[in-house]
Formats: sequence, C-alpha cells, structure tokens
Amino acid sequence: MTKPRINTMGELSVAIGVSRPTLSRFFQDPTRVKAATVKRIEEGLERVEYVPNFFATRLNRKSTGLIGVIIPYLNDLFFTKLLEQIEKAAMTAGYTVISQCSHSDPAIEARAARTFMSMSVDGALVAPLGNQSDTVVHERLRTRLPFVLVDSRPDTMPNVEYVGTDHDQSTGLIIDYLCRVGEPPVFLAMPRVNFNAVQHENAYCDRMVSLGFEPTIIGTESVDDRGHYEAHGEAVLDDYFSRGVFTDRSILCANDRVAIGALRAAARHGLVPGRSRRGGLRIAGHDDYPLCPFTTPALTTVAQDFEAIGKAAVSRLVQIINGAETDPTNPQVQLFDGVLKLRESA
Amino acid sequence: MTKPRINTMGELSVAIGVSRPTLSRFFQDPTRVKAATVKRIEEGLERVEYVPNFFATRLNRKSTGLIGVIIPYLNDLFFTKLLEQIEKAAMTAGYTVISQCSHSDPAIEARAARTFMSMSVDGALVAPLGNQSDTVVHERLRTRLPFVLVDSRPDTMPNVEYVGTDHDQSTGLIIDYLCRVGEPPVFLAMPRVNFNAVQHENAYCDRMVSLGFEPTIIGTESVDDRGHYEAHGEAVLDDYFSRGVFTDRSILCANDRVAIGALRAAARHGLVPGRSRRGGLRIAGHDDYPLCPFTTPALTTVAQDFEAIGKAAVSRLVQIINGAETDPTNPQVQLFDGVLKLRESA
DNA sequence: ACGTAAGATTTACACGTGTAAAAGGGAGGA
DNA sequence: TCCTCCCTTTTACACGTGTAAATCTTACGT
Repeated sequence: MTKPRINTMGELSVAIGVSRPTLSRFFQDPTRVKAATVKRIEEGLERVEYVPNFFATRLNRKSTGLIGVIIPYLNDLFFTKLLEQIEKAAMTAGYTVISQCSHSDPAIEARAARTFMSMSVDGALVAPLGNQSDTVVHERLRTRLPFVLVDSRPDTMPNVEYVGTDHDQSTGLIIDYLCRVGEPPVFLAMPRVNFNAVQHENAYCDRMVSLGFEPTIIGTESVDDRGHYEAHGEAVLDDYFSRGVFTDRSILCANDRVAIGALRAAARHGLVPGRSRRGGLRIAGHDDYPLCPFTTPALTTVAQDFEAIGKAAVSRLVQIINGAETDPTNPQVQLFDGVLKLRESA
Repeated sequence: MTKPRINTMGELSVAIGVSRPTLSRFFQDPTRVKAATVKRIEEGLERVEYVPNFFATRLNRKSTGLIGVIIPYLNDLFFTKLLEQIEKAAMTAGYTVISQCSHSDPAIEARAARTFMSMSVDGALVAPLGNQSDTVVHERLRTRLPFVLVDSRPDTMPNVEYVGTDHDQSTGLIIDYLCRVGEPPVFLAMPRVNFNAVQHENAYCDRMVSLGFEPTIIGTESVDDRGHYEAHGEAVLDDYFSRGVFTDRSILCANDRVAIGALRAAARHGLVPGRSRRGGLRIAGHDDYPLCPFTTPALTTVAQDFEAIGKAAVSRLVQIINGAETDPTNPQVQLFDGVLKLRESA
C-alpha cells in the first residue's frame, strides 16, 4: 500500500541501479537520458516514493525556474484574476510561481521582495501597492533581477518595463459612449491610493476637455479606506443624492467596485440608473469585475484584458530572463486596449 | 548609493569581522548573540547588502519555517478572504506561507502537494477541490506532514484534523429565521462539486424535517460550471420564475454567489425580494461574501467566521508541528458557529 | 592576580543535489 | 575483429548554510 520512502538521490540510485548523476539529469530533463534507462528509472519510481529535495536542487542551478509575483490585495477579484492568468501563463512557460501578497502593507511588500532576492527567483512581476509602496524596494529589485511592473506604474519609476491597460483609451472609450448617448459624466474617483487612480482622473479630464465639456471630479476627499471601495462609492454618492445632487446625471466610477457602491447608493434613494432612460441617472464602471453582469442593474463598464496582460507580462519577463536587452532609458511598455461592455446601468 | 553586494555569509564574516557561525546564529535568532556583537553586525549590514540564501538556510534546518496552503480557486473572495486570515495568522506565528492554487484542476492540486513535500514544509493547510480531489494525494500528505483540512472535508477522509464552519448550526440558523418570519424555504443548491454542497443539502433537509416541513431542493441537476455559481443561480431561478414558479417563496441559496445570481434572476423578472413583504419572495445566502451589503437588495445571509477559522487552523497546525499528538481514529475537529446577517433580501 | 563563566571563534563535518572531466561499456559499421 | 561513437558511470568538487565540539576571549568577582 504505502510505498517505501526514499529521501536522497543517492539511496535511489542504489535502489534502482542507476547512477546518481544520471538520475539528476533525468529529473531535470528526461530526454537527456537514453530511452531504455528512462524506462528503468520510471519502473523504479513505481516501486518507491521519492521527490527531489526542492532546496538542494535550486541551490546550485544557474536558474531556479521560479518567478516571484507580488500583488497588493488578496480580497479583490481584479488582482486574483490577474494572478490567475499569470500563474497559468507561467506554468505553460515552465516556471513555478511564488506569489506573495502585500496585504496593503509596505513592510510586507518589502519583505516579499527580500524573500524573492534570497530565493534567487529568475524574475519578478510586481503589481505595486500604490502611493505607499517603497520605491527603493522596487528599485533594488529592478537592479538585481529581471523585473516587470504590472497593472500600475509609479510615475517615480519611468525606467521600468511595464504591462497594463491603456487608460487613456479605455477611459476615453466609455466617456465617448456616455457623451454620445446622454449627459457628459461626472467622475466618481477612488481614494488616491494607487497610481492608476490619478491616471484615471487625468484621462477623464483630458477627454472631457477635448470633447468640450467641463470635468467634474468627486470623491477624492475621502482618505485611505484601504481597499473598501464599495463603501467609499456608496458613502460619497449617498451624500450627494441626499442633497438631491447628481440624481439625473451620468456617473463614471473609477472602478467597478466603486460603481457597485454607487449602484447601492442609487438603490437606497429609489433611483434606478439605466441607459434606457436617456437624460436620467446612469452609472458606469471600469475593469469588468467578474460580478458586473449580476448586479442590479447589470453594470456597464470597460473590460480590461486580464488574459492578455497576464500573458504579455510573463512573456516579457521570460524574454528578459533569457537575455533580452533592456534599456532603462527606454523601457518597453505594453498597453492593452479596454473593451466596452454595454449592459444596463448606462 | 548602491551598497556593495555580498553573496555569502563567509564573505560577510570577513567584511565585518564576526565569525560565520555567529552570523548564522544571528540571522536565526539575534538574542542568541551578545548585544554588543549584535550591534556590530547590524552596523556592518548598514554598509553592505546581504540576504542569506533561502535554499541554503532551509536545506539543513530541522524546521523550514514554512507552511504550505492550497486553495481550490483564486477568483472567489471566499477563499481569498480565508487565505488572507491564514497568512496573517501564520505570519504572527513566525511562519512563512507558500500558497498554491489548484485552479480547479486535480493535477495541479497534486503538483502543489508534491511541491510541499519536496520543500519539506513544516505543515500543510488544505482547502480541498471537492469531488474531483485526488484523495490519495491528501492521504499521502497526511501521513508525511502535519496536515489540517480547512473549509470542507471529504467524507472519504474521516481521519483528518479539520477546521470549518458548523453547517448544521449555520444553515439551521437561517432556516429557523426564514420559517419564523415567513414561508419555509426552498433550497437552491449549487453543483455538487464540493463536499460542503452535499453537507448543506443534508443540513437543510434535516432542519426542515425536524421543523415539520417538506424539504424542496432545486438546482442540483446542473453539472460542473467550475465555479460559475452566479450564472448557475441565475439560470436555475430564471427557468422557474419564467414558469411562474417560486415567485412568492423563500429561497435559501447554497452560498452567496449563487444568491447573487438569484437576485439577478429576480430583478430580470421584475421581482423584488425582501423581508418587509411577509409572504412574498425572499432570497437568502450563506457565507457573508464581502459584497453582500452592496447588492440590491442587500443580501441576508449567514456569516462564516473567516478570522476564527484561519486562526484556529494555523494554531492547530502549529500545535501538531510542535509535537501535539494526533489520533487518526479520533481527529480534532473544530467547527465554528455562523452568525445571522439580517439585511434586506429576506 | 587568579578563577570562573558566558559568549565568541575555530574546526570539522553535514545537508542533498548540480556539474564537469575522465573513464567505462555496449552497439553499430567497416 | 576492431574501431568509433554515444551514453553511462565514476570521481571529484562545488553550492551556501546549519550545527556540534573544542578552544579561545573577555569581563567580572574575589
């Protein structure tokens, strides 16, 4: 029933009569061993149980086959969806992902970075925490390892490889739509914990101005809330709605989680946002959070292409790992377009 | 600006004039080194940059200080919330968490288990995939390492330590409430991909029978959907509602994600579930998914105590790691009570 | 000045595997 | 039969740290 357990390659080599270095080659790449020997080894492994020691194998290899990934929050489907795509892409590329979460704490983010360095990961993929991120930490990672930023990029680090969404395009897309079909939108911002937050605001202002409208931004005053975006959206709009303000306007939210809070505020005030009633209240989001099709009303938003971003980030990182040149004065930046998701809320 | 980099403890020891074994002790536990020496070492570390090699340190220690955690899905706030609590608890207990996601694939789950064994993690915490989980994999982990199951427990593994929610209690709680205030509920099940699914159904039936009502279960026919619970809930109820069935009943959903789909189905049919209208449609969920307060109407549900479960799981695992006896014929099972969250939908 | 003990150093070996160089073996072709 | 080539084995060393035992240093009390 329970196969005898073997702990070292040495024991294994005497147990199945194949030399240890041959076993070493076998476990790294079976094609480097004669077919007949492969068969003998595999038969041997049927009889005993053995897994090569992870630490011993990585200790001497030139490449550890590891990719480190840092995401800022765990309780946000946006990042988990991104992580999911990254893990899948890395797996097909033959890498093992070590993922760490910052838990919105710069100290933990720094700790994760140190772990990666001490593990000699082949490269690191980082979705930064935001304003609180310790730039020094990222800078150190960048100079030590192949390093690609994902999702958002600090403006203090213009010299970093980056993969994300083209917010000018994606935000422009939904603004154009909103303006085409009804009132130009007010922008419900999120707390400026993130570089994307500012970027969103700017993209909104630029587009509004270029369309000849006056930008109006609300919801920036509320500080922090460490990722409680829904509560933020609800609180801000609840305040305005109860004063009778914005109840018949278009409201573009910084992201879908804020928008979900906004929908909630509308419902509390008996307002039903919808694209059908031209001229009335409309609410739109950004990101295409997985739950958007199931909100009431279903949320109109712009989808980020998680899969493309995840794949591109891994692919670029692997390129750098394999020796692709990177020019700090002119880093490669890949921006993906958003796609309009017309549903009911706007 | 950039401090000189040092790669090995040997080099570091000559650089700051402290012997290598002393440095080794310092990095494991500074209190084992005289205060004056600690100061000297720390001053030295100010001048140069050095991190101990992760693999080399773990290679020889009796304890690696690592805890392996496996969760089935990443795009489910339920599990990420659980993982978050586990990571925090582990961190305060002085352990480093290596988390892996099964991505609903038994092969990946098995691979993660193998990784843990090869990394000699001190213990493993596993939220199993469900029916598709390879029991042999769990069994092997259990016999090799301190091992605790979380969230759900296969009935094929009655001999495992387990921490989760008391579903009889939590489901009973909401059934009692629903029956007390209105019609006895129909149970909208989820695809039986999970042991909890069956357990929920059973808990529902038992309670209904003991209250003298006839249990009615719907939604079991739909297969798989690999975690698309919302779509499942919406599809099932949409079908019933369009035939005019269950439009004025109480509907208890297997979990909140199913319930969110159910709310959506109701909205599509112009139905507004709510506890205010006694005798009308009511919809309730289970788990207290973080978005529940923001659905329209806000979802009445039973909260699982993520924090308690995460802490208890880590704490129990650490006990076992530290030598606590475990009796396979009588494993410790810790079940936490759910808490009723009365909101608007029921 | 001496003895003592706590902490530091030295020495030596261990962990389990990677890897390179040299030596060995077997199958195929002439 | 011999030679050649490919694969395997042998041998030897390396990786960076843990750890135990013995020795040394230092400070302290007398």
